Amino acid sequence: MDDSLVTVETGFIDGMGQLADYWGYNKVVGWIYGLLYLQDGSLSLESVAEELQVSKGNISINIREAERLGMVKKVWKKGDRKDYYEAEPNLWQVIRRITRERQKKEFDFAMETIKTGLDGLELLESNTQQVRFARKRLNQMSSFLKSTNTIISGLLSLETLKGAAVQACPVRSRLPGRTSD
Amino acid sequence: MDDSLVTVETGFIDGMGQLADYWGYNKVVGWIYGLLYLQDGSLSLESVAEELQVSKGNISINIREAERLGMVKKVWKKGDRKDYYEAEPNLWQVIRRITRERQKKEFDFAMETIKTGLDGLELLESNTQQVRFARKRLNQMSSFLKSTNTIISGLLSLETLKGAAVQACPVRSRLPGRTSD
DNA sequence: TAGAGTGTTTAGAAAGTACTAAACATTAGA
DNA sequence: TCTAATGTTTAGTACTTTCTAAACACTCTA
Repeated sequence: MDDSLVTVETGFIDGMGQLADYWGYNKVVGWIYGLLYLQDGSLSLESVAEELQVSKGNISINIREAERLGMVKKVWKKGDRKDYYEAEPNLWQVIRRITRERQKKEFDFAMETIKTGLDGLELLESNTQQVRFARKRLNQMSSFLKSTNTIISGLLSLETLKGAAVQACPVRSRLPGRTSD
Repeated sequence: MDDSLVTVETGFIDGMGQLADYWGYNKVVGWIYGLLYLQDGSLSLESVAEELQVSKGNISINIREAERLGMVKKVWKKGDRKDYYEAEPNLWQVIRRITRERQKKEFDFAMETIKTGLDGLELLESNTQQVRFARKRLNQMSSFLKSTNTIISGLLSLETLKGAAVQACPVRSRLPGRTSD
């Protein structure tokens, strides 16, 4: 194996680790993806551990997470008991799945929080300025969340990014007969 | 102060903490925003610390972060030496600023990583299948990042979410004469 | 210029997270 | 059924982050 190629790969793998960390995942998830993304074919769990110089147990846990996130998939070779993994090469699929999961979790959680709050406010016998203000704010947040959720779901429903001319949308919205939400 | 209102507020504040944590920020940043978002007016740093039952030092650090993120702003009262803070009520402004910062950081970093990689590959005298494959993958990721960056920048350039009919875009992309990127 | 009021910084404790080595479980084949 | 190959789980350690209390710095006014 060419030494300089390894240097390049290492830099890239490291970068993927940084991004994973930035998104709140374990850096090893990023390393695994980076390593496999550059691989024309699959690698066994053990090779991944060796290449990344990380314990087998650590890879076992993080490769499962990567699989769960749709970043890698398991493949088998006939007559070989090892598990092999390869990267999902379609980056839009990867981002889409991760973002979808996050979006759903966060949106549902936030809406639940707001609903609980509004219900609590309804039950109060007092109707002070304070209470009315809180109600107003919760309603504002609720409708904001609904709008963003619609937009993000729309984006995430695209099969590919081709033609997703989001930049054009604001223009479209200013056309006669289509001016507001 | 109504006890039940406090209960409702506490639930909401807690929820904001969870969301902040989920986005990779300190939960106290979320608490501060939640508290101020429900406040019709401003609160001093010290009141914030008391309400949230968190040390003054902790609030000092996290309220500065919230300010940096555009979630709260400092206001002053004549003849009062305290700093007062109020929440930015426009949620789109908040999200936009936070997302913009993250997007820029991540995009620049990823592009830099890829560029370094491609430059490194250029310098190799060998031109094996491995090297060609790595080059191909780095180029794929590069163009993917450019596309997403365009889309996200487009979204973030909107002053308001009104009319951002992103859901309509895929339809638009299937119109005759506008079928591919 | 002493003292009170206010926000910031810091040292160290506490809490939380991630990692490894080793034990464990499962399967396949001898 | 024994052994080797493989992946998973776990106990304990190391590392990282977060938090508080206290020291500090600044500013205003008496």
